[in-house]
Amino acid sequence: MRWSESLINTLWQAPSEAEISSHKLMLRAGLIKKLAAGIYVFMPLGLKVLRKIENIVREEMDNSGALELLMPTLQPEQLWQESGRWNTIGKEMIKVQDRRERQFGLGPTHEEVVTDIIRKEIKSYKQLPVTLYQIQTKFRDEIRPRFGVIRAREFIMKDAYSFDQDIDGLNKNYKKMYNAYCKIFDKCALEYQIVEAESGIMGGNVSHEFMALADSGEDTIVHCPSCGYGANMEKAEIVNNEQKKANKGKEKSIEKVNTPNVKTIKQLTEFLKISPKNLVKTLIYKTNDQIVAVLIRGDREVNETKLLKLLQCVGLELANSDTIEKITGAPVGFTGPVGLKEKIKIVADNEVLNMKNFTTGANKKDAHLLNVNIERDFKIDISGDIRFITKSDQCPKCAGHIKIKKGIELGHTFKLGSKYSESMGARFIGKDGREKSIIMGCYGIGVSRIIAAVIEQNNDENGIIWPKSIAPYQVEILPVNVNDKETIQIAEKLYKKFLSEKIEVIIDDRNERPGIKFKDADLIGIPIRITIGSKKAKDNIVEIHKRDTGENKSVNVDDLLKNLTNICSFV
RNA sequence: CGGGGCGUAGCGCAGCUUGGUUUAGCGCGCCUGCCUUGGGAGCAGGAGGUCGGAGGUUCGAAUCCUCUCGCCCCGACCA
Repeated sequence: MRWSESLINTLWQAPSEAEISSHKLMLRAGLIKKLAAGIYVFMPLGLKVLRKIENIVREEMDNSGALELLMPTLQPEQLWQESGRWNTIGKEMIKVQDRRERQFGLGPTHEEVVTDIIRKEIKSYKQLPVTLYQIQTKFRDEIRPRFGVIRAREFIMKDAYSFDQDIDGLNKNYKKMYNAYCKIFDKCALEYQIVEAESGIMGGNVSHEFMALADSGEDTIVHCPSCGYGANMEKAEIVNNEQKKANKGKEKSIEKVNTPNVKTIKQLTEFLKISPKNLVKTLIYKTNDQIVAVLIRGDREVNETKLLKLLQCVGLELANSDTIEKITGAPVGFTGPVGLKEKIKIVADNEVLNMKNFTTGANKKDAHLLNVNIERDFKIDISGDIRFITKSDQCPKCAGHIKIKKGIELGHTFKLGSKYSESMGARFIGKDGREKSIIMGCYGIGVSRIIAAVIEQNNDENGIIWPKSIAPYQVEILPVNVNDKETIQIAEKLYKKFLSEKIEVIIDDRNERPGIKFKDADLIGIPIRITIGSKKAKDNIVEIHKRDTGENKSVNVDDLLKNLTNICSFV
């Protein structure tokens, strides 16, 4: 490729909308252009990278025995009614109508379509197992698109679906995919961590997330260096024994104190000069069918995913102030478990069970209660692990010290079981002649997101540093002065040789000053740069520069031509 | 959706508070010519804007008011 014909337009300054380095660099290097919030054009240079990643994904999927197909983006409402997700998936799915006012969704994922295909195609156990995959555009109307292609509303995803006779088969296929995913992310030179995850709206019980480690990541993960345990924040369990020691001592008598205008935990701890650890906060939550009071230690945060699971309900939100006043008889900020005006279920975090003589709201304006105790003063209806893990908690597996890190979710795998096959009637006749539901797994990779994750992990103040495997070009030829005869002769000779050897090469043939060309080369981050300057060109010498290490080496052109495919060995 | 902020040339911004000397500016980029060629040079000339849009106030609106659209940040949400 000749730069002069490439439509690579770099920017000196990143557009102000970009916050994180990958987004800034993708815009500055001209890989993508924004069309609307969360909707991007892949420019030729960006598309080259995207295709490379797609090919890596495709190769590993094919190696694992999965079959590629292509499903439609436009999906009829009826299918989603069958699975029951037309309503539960909510506003995330972009819904459209055709001219006859029939409803369609733009596919955010393809369980429904693929299950429909399978229930029509698979009749017998002899056709199983089978795994299908596609690399395709997905639409999700994200509440808040962010960070360029990391959280986009239209993006490229690889989604795969496995179909088995039984759980054993699923486990085998799941392992295969898991291994393929590791290979894919290894090839992309990503540093990642695999964590246990919640399966959410997808269903099923076992689920793993593949997280690229990055400070700018939106997800938080827990990792134990001593035993290797990993989980995302929603999932990470808490082994609760920290407070047991503090639990000794007598129950003191309950006491009401005036706390005028003291509403927040912070104000309260300052006012009463107590630690938030001696405080129990009471949050009023609304589910689809009930209102509950949730008790948690003052310095902890409620993990709503865990709470949802414990309550076995759908829909969970903090009650508004009107509801709180109605339930507790006091304004927001003075809620407690003792003397609630209306009788509601009281849910407590495990940690609270071990607390004694703690402080709570009094359900009365400007008042709190000291020395509150469970059983004596109020009863708990349900308890469980409902808080977020913190770095001072122990590893749930080995009780070691855990680390908390930020990550970008690259891939997610699920053991779905029969959730979709049952609701949509995907069955097969087994060897025993009996009809059974097919056992499914599903596996997703955010293909376009990988680009951002790679850049996030591989850049410096000058630009992108592509790993060879996904670099848009392997080599950039940089003739310093295109008006110098010897320079351009050598540059063209090398360029043609690279082309004939099928090594991806770009030549910066623009009649620009050297500074501009060097800056642009650093920005777009091609792994190897061959600089041709007029002085050395006279001696038939060029300079090879590695973008990642910054190493330079002068090489004779003839030696280089003889050994092009080993170009890296020169440095 | 709740809270906050921003829309002025391809990108980054000033002007708005206090309406009129601004024919709407500046830096970068873009075009032409000269000059220059190892890290975003210099000189000279030039193109590019319905100041996000629609109403309104006014003799007069980028500037004030109302509505609207778009974008960004924080939060909640999320495979």
